[in-house]
Amino acid sequence: MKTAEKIMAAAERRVRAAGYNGFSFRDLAEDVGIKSASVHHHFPTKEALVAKLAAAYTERFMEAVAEAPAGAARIAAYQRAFRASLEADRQMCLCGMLGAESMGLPQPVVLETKRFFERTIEHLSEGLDGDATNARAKAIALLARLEGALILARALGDLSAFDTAVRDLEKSI
Amino acid sequence: MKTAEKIMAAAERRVRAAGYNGFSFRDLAEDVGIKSASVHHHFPTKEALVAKLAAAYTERFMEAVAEAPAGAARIAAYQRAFRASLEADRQMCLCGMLGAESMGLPQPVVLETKRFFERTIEHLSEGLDGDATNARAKAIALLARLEGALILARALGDLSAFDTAVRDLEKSI
DNA sequence: CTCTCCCTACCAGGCGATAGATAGGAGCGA
DNA sequence: TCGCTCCTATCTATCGCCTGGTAGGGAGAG
Repeated sequence: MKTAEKIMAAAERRVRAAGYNGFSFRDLAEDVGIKSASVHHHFPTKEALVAKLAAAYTERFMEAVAEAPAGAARIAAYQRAFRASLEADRQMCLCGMLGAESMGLPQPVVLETKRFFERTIEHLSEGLDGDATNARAKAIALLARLEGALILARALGDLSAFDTAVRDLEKSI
Repeated sequence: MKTAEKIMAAAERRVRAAGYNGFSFRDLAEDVGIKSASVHHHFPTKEALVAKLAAAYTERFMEAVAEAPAGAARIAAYQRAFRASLEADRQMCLCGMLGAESMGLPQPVVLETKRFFERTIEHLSEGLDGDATNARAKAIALLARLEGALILARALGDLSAFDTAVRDLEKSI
């Protein structure tokens, strides 16, 4: 794995654990095994790094759910994608974390975060019944519940709370 | 208003906007109009301040929903309480924010955050139909959707997304 | 005389970011 | 093939600023 990729992976893990202000370039350097000046060589500024991180996360997320057929299967695919966050070290959704913090973040990061939700809302609503407006509303409600489920599971320190929070997710719309 | 209360109010606003690591004692001092050493006089450490903040928030929140009768009215009371966050300067629920960040927070803060969700889950589930286990599951799902709705509204920069996300909240259980 | 509250003046350490040096290759002309 | 240049990645060393937190003093109130 290239150094830049290692830095991205370390940064993603740290943002998802503790947020934008919860890590430093020195933390990343230590994770990767280089010095902080070398991290700046690959990513000049923190805001550029995290904005890139959010964009890459969005691409990866969309790929993970792209092939899910319309209907309940697509909802299930989203549920699985969110649950995977928890399984890997009790992490938040990257953009859920950034969305919560968004009022204290640099604009490029806010913009990428917004794009994540716009894209997921659009893709998820395409797989739902009803007219476009109604399907969009359902998609927003589903995503809200999934993001919130991650928060509750983390706050309660109980991963099963995620499953409880999204029980019968596909029937709730 | 006493100085200590002003500090608490300023801290709450800042945590809800940008999270635990998104503000400093000097920020609070400037908000209140004193020096940072004076903030330390009232609240010796940051973790103690935020832990107290979370406890006070929980009390205030519980009071706001305490009188709601069981059934749909109680769900509506929770919805109103969460919506009030957004109306006041697009803020997160304090404990939703702390819950998201919880993996990077000092233990006393994590503990108070957990208590908020335990208490709201218990109180909300008391007002729902079904046996205790089922009512608890419903309460967790409702709170998840409310917390997530705040995140989406902030990330999208569109307050109406909150209302969309919680549309027919009482019918969804 | 003491207690409360706020002040000035600090401290050690962490922050994002920069400057400049060094080592190792890759490409290329003679 | 030798020697030169350029590029990339990393280093050491440092910058100015901010961080949470502390020490000690002064002013006013009971």
